[in-house]
Amino acid sequence: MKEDNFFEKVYQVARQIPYGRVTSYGAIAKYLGTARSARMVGWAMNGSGAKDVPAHRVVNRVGMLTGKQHFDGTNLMQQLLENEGVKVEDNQIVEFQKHFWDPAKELS
DNA sequence: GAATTGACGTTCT
DNA sequence: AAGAACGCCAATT
Repeated sequence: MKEDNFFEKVYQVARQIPYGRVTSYGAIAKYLGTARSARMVGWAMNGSGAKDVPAHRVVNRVGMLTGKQHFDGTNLMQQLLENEGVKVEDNQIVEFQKHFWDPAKELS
């Protein structure tokens, strides 16, 4: 049980993201105490495909679907978000702050 | 083995 | 205030 790796932590938090909610890499990184390592969060998501991590709920601080390119399709990520009630326009989440889900706050 | 890139964000100028 | 540079750590080339 030593999977306290940064990657595992990211997966844990990402899985706890509620339905119709979204979060940013920096938020997770900050929650883990490594706000500056936000890149690692994205890199960790690389293995999200092998995990049950809804990476489509994770976007950058602006709410832009920067990682949509890594999904199977090009509009898959956007489709998933819209399917949850999150409106997306121009690869950017509408009212991102409204759908924003901060683990440090919600999870405390 | 070394250099570069990468789902980002912060900090300095 | 706006823009540019840096830092993080791992993986890929």
